[in-house]
Amino acid sequence: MRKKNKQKGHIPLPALARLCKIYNLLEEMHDKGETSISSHDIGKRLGVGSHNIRKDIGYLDEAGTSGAGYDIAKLKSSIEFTLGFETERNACIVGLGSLGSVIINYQMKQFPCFTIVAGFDSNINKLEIMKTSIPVYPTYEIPSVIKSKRIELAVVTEPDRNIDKITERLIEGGIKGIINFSPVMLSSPSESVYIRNIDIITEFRYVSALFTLHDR
Amino acid sequence: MRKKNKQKGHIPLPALARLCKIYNLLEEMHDKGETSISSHDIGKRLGVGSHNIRKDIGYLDEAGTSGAGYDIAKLKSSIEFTLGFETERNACIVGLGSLGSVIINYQMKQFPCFTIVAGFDSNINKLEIMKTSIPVYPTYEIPSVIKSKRIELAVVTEPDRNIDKITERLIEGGIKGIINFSPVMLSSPSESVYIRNIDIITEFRYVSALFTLHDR
DNA sequence: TAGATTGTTAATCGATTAACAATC
DNA sequence: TAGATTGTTAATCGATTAACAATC
Repeated sequence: MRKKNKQKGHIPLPALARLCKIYNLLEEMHDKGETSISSHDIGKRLGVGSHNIRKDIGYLDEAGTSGAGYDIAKLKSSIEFTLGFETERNACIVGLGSLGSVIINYQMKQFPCFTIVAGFDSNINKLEIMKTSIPVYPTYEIPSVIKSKRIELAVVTEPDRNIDKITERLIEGGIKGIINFSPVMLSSPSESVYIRNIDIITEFRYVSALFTLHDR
Repeated sequence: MRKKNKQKGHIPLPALARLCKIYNLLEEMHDKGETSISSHDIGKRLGVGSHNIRKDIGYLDEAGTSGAGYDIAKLKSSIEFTLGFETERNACIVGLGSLGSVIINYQMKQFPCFTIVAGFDSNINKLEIMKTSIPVYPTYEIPSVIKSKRIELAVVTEPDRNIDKITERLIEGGIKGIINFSPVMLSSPSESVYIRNIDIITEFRYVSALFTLHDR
């Protein structure tokens, strides 16, 4: 473990995704009062090899101790620092149906990294009736609200046909990321917008395909 | 395009995931009345190269036509056949809170591949009160119900601390796959159980990390 | 036919795995 | 010290990309 001259800045995306999961795990262990963990144990929980874990952690600043595993609190704060988990950013929800409401209520239990500061829905009647803990607006106000509230992330839950119009407005407002729970897949119109499609129907099909191929 | 002697049977998992997305796209196009599409167009929508798409489709049985793109209906049914999308399997929901209810209601709009045939919750009072379109049971009945109804997939939505006990019971019943929406990450205890963790908090952190690394 | 687009082989790229010296 | 476990380099593996002949 000699002093290294790390070419920082680039973390491969698969490694980044695992680091987020490792962080999750560390949080859980920390809450349980554990103080130390080995790369082997982390790997077992994540379903990957211990080499892989050590490699991933290698992208961070010095964190481990040879022969004694990782100090949970130290590793946790190292990930926190490197990945910027302490910065709070603003998010909004588009689509205030049942799924949207579930997510807004989760927020009460404190989301990390993002604060939901606005909601949008194209149904104006619904906006007038509903009681929410955050201000809500009709979808045509998306661009202006995003700009004025400095919203960086949108969580889309509208299983709606006008989703293309909504995306357009989000981009117009200068959104930097979209997490899309609607069944219509979005593709990024430009390099600068990160889009993540989470679609339960595709998940179901994937599982079904796995089972089928396995059975044959 | 000469006759090939394909070593069928093994489709790499990333390719499998993309084939599911391609299928989604084809369904959408089909509904719109389109009849043909090129690998280039599919790639653009999925955000990957056209080579990649052709390679993926190459894992299927003969489907394309040189110089004329793919016949949507034909490609769609080829994927359907190879991945076994026509077989209906049984699924259950564990955790009948707000998210669980949302998923059960989606079911009305017809899930593909899986039919939700049972619900479970550890809160017995809730079971007595709630009105659902499917039969519901207390969680201790998980093993027997899974066996008797031949349930292969469980969708877990319980953000509950007794999730380990629940997993144990699912495995005991012989479940083949678990889609876990709860914030506690599950790891597969054996090769034969597929586990997919979908955790919005991890997603948020991942996005936050992307933004942070990009800004620096 | 000429243009377009596929299917497939080969080359590149990148991540995972293996191995082991460094070190607590 | 001896045992354990890290950090890092090298080897392997596999998927993506490139290229082009086949062909509609």
